[in-house]
Amino acid sequence: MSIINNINKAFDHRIRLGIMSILMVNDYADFNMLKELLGATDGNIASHTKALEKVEYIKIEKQFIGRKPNTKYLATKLGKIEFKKHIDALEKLIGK
Amino acid sequence: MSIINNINKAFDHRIRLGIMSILMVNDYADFNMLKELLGATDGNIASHTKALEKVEYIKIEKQFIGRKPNTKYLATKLGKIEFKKHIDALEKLIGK
DNA sequence: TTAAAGTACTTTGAATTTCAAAGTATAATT
DNA sequence: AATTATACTTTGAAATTCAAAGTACTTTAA
Repeated sequence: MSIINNINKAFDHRIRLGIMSILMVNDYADFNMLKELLGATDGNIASHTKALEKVEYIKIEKQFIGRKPNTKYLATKLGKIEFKKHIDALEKLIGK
Repeated sequence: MSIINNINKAFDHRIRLGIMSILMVNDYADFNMLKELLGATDGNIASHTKALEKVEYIKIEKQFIGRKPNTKYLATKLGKIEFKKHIDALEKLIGK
């Protein structure tokens, strides 16, 4: 068992780390909130959220606000558990 | 300025994060030490150390131990500074 | 003494991932 | 009615990641 065993590769990328951090402290965030908070491009937000969706760490809820489409991103129970594990592993790795 | 602005992409990957963590607390580590501590393949250690060398966060020292080649990996001053910045940014991001 | 196996890496290139530009569909503005 | 804006999604080229294979010895065994 190596020292990086509990570092989750789903969170290896800073944008995905950012998305999860946001969704840990906010019940949800929409596309533009993620985009603005992370300073990422549209395509980037789309692909990194999709990657987190694929492993079921986040889920989406699509609705209309007025006449406009709006997508809410929320962390799943699994996502929150795995993210916490990741943070613990990070702290163990770097933090003495 | 986004919330992931000070997250350094050189440390996005868990193996590179591991290498740096090891080199922050040990004056140096050799190839096999990195390989064993990280549970990575030879090719992986080679390419991730090379990536960190390229940005001058680590440097290598090659010598012979007896008749065998041996490579020491050491964090540079720059590498230590940048890694500390990264950790601080991580803590700000995830830490409440 | 020479053949086979081991050591310490490095190289390779296929597979996967990342990226932002372009595309889609509809809404708002002029 | 035509242009611009909004909220994403799709695309595929570029960059990165991966482990298998290669290199250059050294050690062990026959």
